[in-house]
Amino acid sequence: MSVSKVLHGRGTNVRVSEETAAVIRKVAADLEYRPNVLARNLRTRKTRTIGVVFDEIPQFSGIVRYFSDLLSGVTSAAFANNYSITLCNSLIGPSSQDRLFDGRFDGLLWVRMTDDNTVLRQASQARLPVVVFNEKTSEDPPNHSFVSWQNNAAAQAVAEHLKRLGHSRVAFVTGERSIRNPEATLRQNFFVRAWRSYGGEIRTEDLLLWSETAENFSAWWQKQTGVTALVVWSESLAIMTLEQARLTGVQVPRDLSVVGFDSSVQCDLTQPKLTAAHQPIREMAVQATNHLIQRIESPGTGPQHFVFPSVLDVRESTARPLNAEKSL
Amino acid sequence: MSVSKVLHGRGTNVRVSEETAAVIRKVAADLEYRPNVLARNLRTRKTRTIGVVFDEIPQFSGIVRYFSDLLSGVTSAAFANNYSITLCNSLIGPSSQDRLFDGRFDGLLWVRMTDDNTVLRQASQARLPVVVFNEKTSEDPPNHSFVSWQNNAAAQAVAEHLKRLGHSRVAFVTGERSIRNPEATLRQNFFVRAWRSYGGEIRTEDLLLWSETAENFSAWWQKQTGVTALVVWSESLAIMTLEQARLTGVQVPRDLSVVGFDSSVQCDLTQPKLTAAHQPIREMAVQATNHLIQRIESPGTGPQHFVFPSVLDVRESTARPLNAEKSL
DNA sequence: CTGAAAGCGCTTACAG
DNA sequence: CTGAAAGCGCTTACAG
Repeated sequence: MSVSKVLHGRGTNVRVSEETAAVIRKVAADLEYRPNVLARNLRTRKTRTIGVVFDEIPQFSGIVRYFSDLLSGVTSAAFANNYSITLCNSLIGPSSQDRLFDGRFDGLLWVRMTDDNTVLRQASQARLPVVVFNEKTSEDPPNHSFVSWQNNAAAQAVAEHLKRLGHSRVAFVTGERSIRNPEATLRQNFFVRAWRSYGGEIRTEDLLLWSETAENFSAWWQKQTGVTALVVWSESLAIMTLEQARLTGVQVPRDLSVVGFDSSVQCDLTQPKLTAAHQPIREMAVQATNHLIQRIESPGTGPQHFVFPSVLDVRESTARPLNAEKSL
Repeated sequence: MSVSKVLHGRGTNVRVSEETAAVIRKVAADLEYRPNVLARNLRTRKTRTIGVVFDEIPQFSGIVRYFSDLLSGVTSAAFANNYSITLCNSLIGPSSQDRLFDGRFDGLLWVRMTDDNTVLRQASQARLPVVVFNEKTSEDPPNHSFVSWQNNAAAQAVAEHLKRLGHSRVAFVTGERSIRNPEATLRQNFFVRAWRSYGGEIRTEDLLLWSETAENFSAWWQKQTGVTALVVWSESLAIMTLEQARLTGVQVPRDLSVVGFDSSVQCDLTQPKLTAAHQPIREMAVQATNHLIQRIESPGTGPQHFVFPSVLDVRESTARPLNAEKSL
């Protein structure tokens, strides 16, 4: 009926007299009438809801800050456009995958942390716009959008920084729980390539895989010789590494330099402050969300790939190695 | 039709032959049939979705850890029961308040951070079960459940700890952005009472209100005399205070003791490690969510008030004051 | 310009 | 035991 038209002000052409409209509005207010959103959604086939899919909801404190920055960006962009955000876990039971495609979402924001992209492929068959928050790999379906970061440039900046300081042999640390995150692999590969291109040395035995608490540090330090800098794949693991170094009595950066990725305000609270490559996660999340909304509302909009710039924040955890030769 | 019955296994009484059922299932699988959840929700008047309402989505890093622990608990409890979680902001525009009550949620989990409870009262008129994550105050509507924490016992433990160490005059710090959080006020009041009951001194001028970065520390330190310990209302503000103390050249705990609330793993990463009262946020969130689901599914269940115990984690940021008299 | 009617896709009470 | 039909509460195309 025309009640609908009045209440939602679809009055491009006035179809009810102003008096009638006023009456309708008054009655609606008196009854505290609220349109049922379920009925509307069913009718319009839209929900104004975005599913944010995590491969894992952070249980360990490491990715908490990443997760929060991301969510902060997503929610503010979504709310500004009157969209709601529903949190999903891609791994809960087989039926729950269907729950991603049963009409409840207008689009998905996929926070990828593993290389298993079976569900992601399902998503590309459902006609749902998807934005993936991760690097695009060759095995990803073509109709998704991607928001990523200059991992290569960041790895090069780290390599150059260490080389300038006079380091010659370094190690790269990945977290056990991140081993299947394409971004972790990429960073390692990019860094190794960059480091060697600068004439640096990195041995296979120095590609380390540590638990998320970095408790392996002490044992590693006992038996290692010749490595003067540690490049750690993420900020959180780097922070844990600093802590373990302190417990072990290793002075950073005098005895060992440490660099991380994903630099954030947390890096200013460690001691020494952590040198790290900065990833603007919140801005990336805002961009991803806005782009997703655009794809939802203008179905013509094709998939896109956004790559955000990296900046190396040099703080206190890197220095010349003890027996440094002349730098480059 | 009976397709519905077959697919959802509502087969208490067999209403279709097994063969027919098999055919139905096969066809459904072939067509990749997925029941539309919007239609089902409309029909059943249930959404299996919980709205998690924040007065503010954390933009400043302070409450990020709190927020993440909470969300981790909420999501795991909700997912385990096949519920979805939608994030909401209570403050976005007037219309968005209606969006909380327009049928999209089966229940609300209200993370309160302010004493403005107008929307909370609205919620009590809508017939929606609500669980509030905060202290219950006398002005709160009676039909909500509450999940809170022994703020009083925690305040007393902090007071006793400081008194035992030999402190006699202390200050209490609240964050500017938390001034309207009932929990912040309560902690201050409880602490002041406990401290005085132990014979300690706390002056009105020593009830401090600092920005969330604790940058006020330095100015305060210049002109203050006689305060030997700082009780900080939250963990995050306490961590910032430690950092500012370090920048100012104040040695904690030699020159000044610092205690916080909401102790978490973060307290082990500061230097010195932060003494703080522990609040089991994740467990509280799990409890709150399970209780909410119970109220949703058994409408007879009345509102309840859960109070979680507090434990004081004594770490390194508290010590005897320099000119300590004999302790109690 | 307006109002009555169709239909979104389910579930379930009901008639056969 | 089964199938056809009503109805959840909206929005919008359509007839008057």
